[in-house]
Amino acid sequence: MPFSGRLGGRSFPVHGEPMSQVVTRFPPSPTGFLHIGGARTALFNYLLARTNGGRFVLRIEDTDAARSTPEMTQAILDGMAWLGLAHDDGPYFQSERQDLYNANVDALLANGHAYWCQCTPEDVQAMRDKATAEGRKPKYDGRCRNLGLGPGPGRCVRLKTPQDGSTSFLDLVKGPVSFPNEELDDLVIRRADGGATYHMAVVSDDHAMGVTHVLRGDDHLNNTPRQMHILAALGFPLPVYGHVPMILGQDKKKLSKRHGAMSVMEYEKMGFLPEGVVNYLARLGWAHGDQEIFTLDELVAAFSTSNLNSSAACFDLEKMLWVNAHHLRAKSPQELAPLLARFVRELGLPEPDRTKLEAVIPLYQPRAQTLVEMAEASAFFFTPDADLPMDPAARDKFLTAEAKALLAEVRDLLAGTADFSEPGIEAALHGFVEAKAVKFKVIAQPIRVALTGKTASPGLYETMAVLGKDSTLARLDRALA
RNA sequence: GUCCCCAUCGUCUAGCCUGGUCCAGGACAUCGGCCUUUCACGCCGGUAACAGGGGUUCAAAUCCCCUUGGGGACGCCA
Repeated sequence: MPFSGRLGGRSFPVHGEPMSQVVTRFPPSPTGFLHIGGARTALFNYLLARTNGGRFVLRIEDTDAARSTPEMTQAILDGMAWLGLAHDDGPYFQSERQDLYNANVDALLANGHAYWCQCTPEDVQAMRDKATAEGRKPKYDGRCRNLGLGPGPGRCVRLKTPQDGSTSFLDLVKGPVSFPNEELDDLVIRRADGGATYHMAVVSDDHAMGVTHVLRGDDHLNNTPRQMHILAALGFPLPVYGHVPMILGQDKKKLSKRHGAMSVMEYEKMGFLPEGVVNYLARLGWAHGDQEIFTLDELVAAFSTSNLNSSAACFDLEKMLWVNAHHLRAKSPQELAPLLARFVRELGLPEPDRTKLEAVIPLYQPRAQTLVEMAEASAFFFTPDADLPMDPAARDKFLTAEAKALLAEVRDLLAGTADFSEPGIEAALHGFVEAKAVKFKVIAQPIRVALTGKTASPGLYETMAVLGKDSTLARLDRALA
């Protein structure tokens, strides 16, 4: 029973007949970036296909020529690629498939399920306004439904929607859902300009592409009965529907640009790893017991629509940071090096040396949640000795006259240390504090401030070893000057 | 306004279908403590939730109803 849904924890079978192959799709409209919500929908569809050895189709819904742009299409493609959600089929462009949609509209006209309508958008708006004023639901009143009109300038085509009864389906995540048909009006399926509308295009494509599972945002729940009516009028089979709840901002309101409805690529700029974003998104609205950390492969192995949550979730940057930190630690320094290099460069520092990068990274894997943090915290490693910025407060507090006296001795000791490895440095420094009968604490912070310009850094031995003898000495000298 | 969906710690969630093992478990955040050369990591511990009201039942976070609250949809946008 690979497909089941849930309703308040109740599981139920969805569509008895076994599916030969699962086909899912992600159909973004290139009128905006790929944002968090879209990315999660894409991820769930990707997962649903992969988990079942199915096919994942990418379709660009660019039928709104006025608002769609090639730049946005590219941005969406980039976002998908960055997240690692590879599609098996497509991208298809709806703007290139109008013939298919229109053939279906013509079929509907021919079989009596659609009709020509001569009402102008203004007429319809007036009907809606009137209905609203009278406290009724704003709808097109169907006045052209039985006029037997033919094509003509300014005329659109509408679907003859059932006027009574109800339309029900078993939603993968919501369970049984039912709409009274009287709530629906005769929707436009072909605009006056001859172009098919959204519902017509979606339904035509889903059928043509063999889509078996339509997993989409909650906001499409109301669209489902409309699309089912078109499908029924066309005599096409119904896909399985699943509506995942929306992602809300921290304030429980629909995500806006302010709190996260920005492009997923913004998260790349913020130093997130795609693995971190994917992992966090998966856990927003879906759970697998108590497991928090997943790789994409683990998600594919564990994913099931029966674990999808039916209530909306708030986006929480703090938790995403924590998840990202895990993935940052899980990666090898070799993998991270080219990524970190970019952020170091963006700090205005010289091109970092690859070997040094790989030595620095392990020091910061437990200390950073993002690549930006990692770059900023480790910047002193990549800063030329002479340019090292010095925190004045740290200098005043730790580079006191007495500290400098000790520091000068440490400098000479280190200069004479042949083995500049971590253990070598540790041995030298330990010998020093024993001989001077001081606590290591006493020299630690002054050394740290001298080497890093700050009061916080990785361990001193590791820091010195990675910095190298020359830099270590140069920075000590600079602090003593 | 009408219709649809939703409701467990501040947040993400487990548990709900198959009522008792739940005076509700995990995670993020937060607050203590330990570790410690700083900062982190890590470890230990604490605070913190079944929206409210009615039912059903020996027993309800779990089933039913209502209320309240939240979200979504009502385009010749997608």
